[in-house]
Amino acid sequence: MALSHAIMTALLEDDMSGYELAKAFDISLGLFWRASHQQIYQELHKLADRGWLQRETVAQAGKPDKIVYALTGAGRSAMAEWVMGNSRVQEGKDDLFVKLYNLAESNAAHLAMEIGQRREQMMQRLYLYEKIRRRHYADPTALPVRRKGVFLALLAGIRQGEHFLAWCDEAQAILATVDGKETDGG
Amino acid sequence: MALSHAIMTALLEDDMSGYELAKAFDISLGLFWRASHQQIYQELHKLADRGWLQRETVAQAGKPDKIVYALTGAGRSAMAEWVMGNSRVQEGKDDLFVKLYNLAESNAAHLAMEIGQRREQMMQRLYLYEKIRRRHYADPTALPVRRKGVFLALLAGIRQGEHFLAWCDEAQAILATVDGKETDGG
DNA sequence: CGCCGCATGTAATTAGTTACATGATTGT
DNA sequence: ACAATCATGTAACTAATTACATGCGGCG
Repeated sequence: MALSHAIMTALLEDDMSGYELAKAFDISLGLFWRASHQQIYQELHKLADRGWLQRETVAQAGKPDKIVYALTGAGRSAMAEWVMGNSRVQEGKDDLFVKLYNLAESNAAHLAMEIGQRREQMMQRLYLYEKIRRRHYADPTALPVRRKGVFLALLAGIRQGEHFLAWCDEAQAILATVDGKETDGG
Repeated sequence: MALSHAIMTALLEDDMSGYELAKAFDISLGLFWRASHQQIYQELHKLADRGWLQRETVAQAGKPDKIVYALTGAGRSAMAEWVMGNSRVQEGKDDLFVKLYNLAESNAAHLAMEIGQRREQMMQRLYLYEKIRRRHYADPTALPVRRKGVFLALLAGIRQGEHFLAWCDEAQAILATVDGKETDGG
């Protein structure tokens, strides 16, 4: 498993608390690896026990204390080793594609609607991606090495999103020809 | 969860045994939903208990008996209802993108190699997709309704694959500029 | 004889989700 | 008083992976 490695990756540059990690996952790495706060907290305990992370309690004014985690030397070595190993892919699972195998006149309109929703979600995500890209990765050749990797991941997300939008349009066009009922006031 | 629905989808047109389902998942629906035989067998038991599937033992010459599953009326209704509900997406998880966040001179060559492997895998997959497309979906407008849905799913797979190949090329080009050691015998 | 393909399963473990629990501060 | 944000956790459950188990028939 590699939630542990995703967490440690997020801690490469900034030390963070579990709460902050959960937030970071929602916008940055979380685009490629989704994790709930419950999972993160439990993983943090394991990683601290294994000696890959160090915990430090930080008092805050007007807010509860937080427990900030930092990579240890052992943690960094473990990461370096992990990068050199074989990658694992966990293919996504999407009801929508399975549903398409069940296409019929009775559900074509519904599926077109769901695809429309997905399109909308993807548009918003792409908007965020592009904002990040323009702000931090406008000139990829000028980036420090590690940042080039982050850029490549971002680029994969953007490309995939763009392809998905195009597919949504195609799919909706075809579904429109299938739809059983016509709604143009005839 | 929807492994159950993926299984029932696979049984829409053909009755199958667990073994056959596992094989079918590897080439057709499995492109969008991966499942091991263990999972499939257990799910089949649950679905039969729920009355959505019917089991029938079929004796075979020179082979062990097999248990063939068929959708019941209740199963078909459950499917029709499920299609009309909200879809769930389980985003994929890929070590490779997390690893890219760890890019350094010391691992650039390794990452480029891993991307090359992925490219090769995707090429083979696309070859299969295209073969299926040419054989069964050459003229999408002429397809029966349900098949149009399957075509759309296939199209999403093809498009995604093509985008991925292009990304691999871009990524390898950028990684080549990062790689610490030069190997051209200089 | 050993390995492969067919065919079905159980058990143990790990990963992930959902629900629940606590408690402080700030804003309405 | 009530909700929202910050902050951390436990418990129960579902899903998925890995490993193990069985047994027949055909091939080399």
